[in-house]
Amino acid sequence: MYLTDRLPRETGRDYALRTIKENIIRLELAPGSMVSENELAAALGLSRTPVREALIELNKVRIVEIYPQRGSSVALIDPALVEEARFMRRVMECAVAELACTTLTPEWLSRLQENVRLQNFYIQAETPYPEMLMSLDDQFHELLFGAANKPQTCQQVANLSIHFERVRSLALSTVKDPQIVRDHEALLDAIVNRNPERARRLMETHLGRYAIDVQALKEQYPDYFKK
Amino acid sequence: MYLTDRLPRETGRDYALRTIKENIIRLELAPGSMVSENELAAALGLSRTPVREALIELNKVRIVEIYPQRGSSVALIDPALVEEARFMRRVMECAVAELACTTLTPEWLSRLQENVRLQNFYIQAETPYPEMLMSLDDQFHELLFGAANKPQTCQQVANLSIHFERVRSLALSTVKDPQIVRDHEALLDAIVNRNPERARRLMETHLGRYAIDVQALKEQYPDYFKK
DNA sequence: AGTCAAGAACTAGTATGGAAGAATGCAACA
DNA sequence: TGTTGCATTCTTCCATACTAGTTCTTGACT
Repeated sequence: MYLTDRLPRETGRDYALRTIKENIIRLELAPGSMVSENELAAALGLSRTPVREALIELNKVRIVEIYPQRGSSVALIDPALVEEARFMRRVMECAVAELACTTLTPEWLSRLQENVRLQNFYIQAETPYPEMLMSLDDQFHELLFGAANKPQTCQQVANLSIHFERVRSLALSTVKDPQIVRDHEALLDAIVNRNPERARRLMETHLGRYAIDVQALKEQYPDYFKK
Repeated sequence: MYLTDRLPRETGRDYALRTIKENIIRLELAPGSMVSENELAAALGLSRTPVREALIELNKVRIVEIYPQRGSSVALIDPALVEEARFMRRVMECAVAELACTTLTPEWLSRLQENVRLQNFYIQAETPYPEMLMSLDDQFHELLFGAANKPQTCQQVANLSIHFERVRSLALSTVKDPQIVRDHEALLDAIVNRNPERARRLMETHLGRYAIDVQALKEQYPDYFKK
């Protein structure tokens, strides 16, 4: 397992959740593999309680399966759930892009602009940091939810997104396409100009760029998939 | 606290979650009031562990606040969160109504028809059971998510809905309007006839009927509200 | 050899005790 | 009177022990 240091002030439960989630996305904990509270607790240097609480939370979004008195496993990749995560994200983000046209405040605008500025910096850097761009990309979308005053909605969407992120990781798709940054700029422009129709349309085409051929992955890694 | 029997095969954690949630919605656990693992555990006849796990889950959707080493409280009513729950529900349900026009199968159709049939029965009964109608209403919307093959999305929407349900409870709004059943019938008709635009429009106006004047409630019960 | 039952070895669910941190009250002191 | 410091008493967080249920092994018997 990939292990990182426990952050200051981070509870054991949050540390366990963050680490387990990360390892599931990276496929370090393989789809379908059994995990036990005991093993994870030992690996993380914690007791079963915080680990168990983390597993319960992951079970809520069907990324971990718990069979009482039998064991727990990392869920196999379920194409229906991956599609559902995509669906929910697309629907909510388009609605938020529209809404942001009427709710955007100068403070949120400046945060979004700063984010885009950084994206441009890292895309032009000689040594590109793909994980940095990825993180900025996530941040941009989160900022939009913030600008629309819908942070909890963002959280609920993110809950399901793990299914999509895992598949993205399996496809080794690192997003360093400069077009994505152009998309963000155009989107922000539409929002600043209070053009909801255009914002929605841009978001729709933008999200289309993250498309992944799940069926092809299923043929390549059949053991990782459901059914 | 309102207590019901523990269901067969229900774990202590699920029982605690169900009961605490129910009591928060009914305002039996008042907004802003302190709750402690110990008190709840004693009231429910459980140990602190399952109660704690239930509180953690409720904290994830901001209906319970946990202050480490200080205590936990039922969150005050936050109009922004109530609005957010409404927003998320409206956006997702409209999208699902549209989608169901292309995904509806005969099995789901018959379930929906049976549901509407029961609604008509209970609305015409001499002794109306408001909680039964409410439950059937919830079921109808859940069935739509099922018909669109988006059950997890339904779950995520439901997570936030507790904020709205609590306010509805505070407003004492029992939904026994026959118009709602008519709405469901019209909506189902639009879906059966594969008319996504009409389905979306009907869902939009239908959800409008659940509107509640949160501001008025805030003036009537200022202690229950944030700020 | 094949079958079945008993028990060993796992699992998650629950109970409980203690540790760490935060609030409160009170006493000591300026 | 106002302030500081400490002890008390809360709380959640975590570790650990125990319970109960499942699976797998093992060995006796047919």
